[in-house]
Amino acid sequence: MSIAIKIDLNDGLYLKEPQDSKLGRNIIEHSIILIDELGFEYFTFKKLAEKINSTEASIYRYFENKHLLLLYLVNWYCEWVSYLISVNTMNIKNPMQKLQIIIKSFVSASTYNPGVVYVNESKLHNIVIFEGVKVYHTKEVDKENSKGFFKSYKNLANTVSQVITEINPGFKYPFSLATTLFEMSNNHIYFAQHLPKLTDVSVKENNVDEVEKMLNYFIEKLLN
Amino acid sequence: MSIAIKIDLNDGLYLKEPQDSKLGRNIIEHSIILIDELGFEYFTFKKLAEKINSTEASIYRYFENKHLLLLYLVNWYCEWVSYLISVNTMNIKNPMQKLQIIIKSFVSASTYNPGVVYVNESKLHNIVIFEGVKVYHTKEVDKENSKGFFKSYKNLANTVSQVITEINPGFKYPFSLATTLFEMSNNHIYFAQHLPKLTDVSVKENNVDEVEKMLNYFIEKLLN
DNA sequence: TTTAAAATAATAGTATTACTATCAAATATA
DNA sequence: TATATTTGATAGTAATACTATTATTTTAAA
Repeated sequence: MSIAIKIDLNDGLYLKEPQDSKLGRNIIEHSIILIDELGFEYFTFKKLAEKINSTEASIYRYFENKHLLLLYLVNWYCEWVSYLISVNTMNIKNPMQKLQIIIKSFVSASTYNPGVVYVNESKLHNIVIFEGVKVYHTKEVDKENSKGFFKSYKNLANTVSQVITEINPGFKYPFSLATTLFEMSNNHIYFAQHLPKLTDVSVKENNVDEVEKMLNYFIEKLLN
Repeated sequence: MSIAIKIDLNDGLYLKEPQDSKLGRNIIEHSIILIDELGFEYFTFKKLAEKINSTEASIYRYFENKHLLLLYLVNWYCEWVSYLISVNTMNIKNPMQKLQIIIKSFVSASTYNPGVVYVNESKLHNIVIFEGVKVYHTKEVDKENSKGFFKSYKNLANTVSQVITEINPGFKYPFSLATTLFEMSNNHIYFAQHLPKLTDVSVKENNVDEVEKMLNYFIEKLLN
């Protein structure tokens, strides 16, 4: 017996469901590897096609363009983090403890046990850290938002905001804090690695403990 | 008598000082207008050249590429905000009050009196909100950082961190909080306008009071 | 097992982008 | 006025971001 996890994503993000075919899964698998390696700007469908011994035209049958592929991957990441949070907070009563687990998931979801065989979650997290903000900083944001292309991030923010409200029902900015925690996680991991003067934490050999500690300190102060 | 303000920026950002010639100032002025209008992805030197009745080749004599032009503009913005902060906090003793002025500068530097005639600071702030994060999320970040291309942002962060430490010498994350305040300002203005489910504040007709209030609430909780 | 349908590969082609190079004309400076 | 510098005009190139067509292979249905 085998269990195949399928991630449910807005079907406007792709032209043809990539999880359902070998080529589609290849696109997901190797786009993650290649975007991580080259950076999004230097990543092209042509290079990806060469890597997986396919053609540009074939990849275009799955994704309209590389921007939507990146958006697909970011949504995938959010869904996966949401899933991990729901599993890991399942039997936890204390909401502050729940939020601490959420923070752990934000900074190091990648070190949990992997979900889908052809997805390298650690590289996927790197992509989100490196390129994530680019998906919603475009002129198409409103059109894409109206099609539900940011649904996974919004759901995640909503989940986290509920925990925040559980901790402190009087706290006025649960959604803002939820997204701030997510963005701060990624941002400060990035700063620590590339612009250390912009943060107080350091990340050595992918050890993100200091980032986690900082975020816990912040929520402690803000919510108590 | 006339006073011409000149903004001091790292000279590696450009090939030829744009503030010193009519064409250079035209490039600055209209690149701000055009990036704001088209978005950075759709902005090209060719379109800019047409707009100012010049040529692509001439623009390339000032900036190596559009990425470095954007970086130049973001640095400009940081320098300008730093200048405003120093002017507006000059005679203020109370550090908490200083930080509140800093927050006001972050959310609405554009509504202060303008600095340079050919720069529309309001549009420049829009560009920073919309495109700012893209300048340091690239594969070249380390190389560019070593050349000092992020100096203006670091200086700003440093200034703010000192005020934070003045308020609460025991606070462990003054740099992180400084950058978080800057990023949150821009982020939540953006969210309010484009992805309202990701924040609790709203921005109507460029009124950013709610964002300012939220940030003040955060620092109050974090630093007292 | 055959047959039809669907998916993929191979190839070609286009408009645009992101540049670089050359030379002539205009402008500033000495 | 002579000279250096800047700008404009024009051309050209490699790469990107696609689209289109047809051939081949794979898969699914009859």
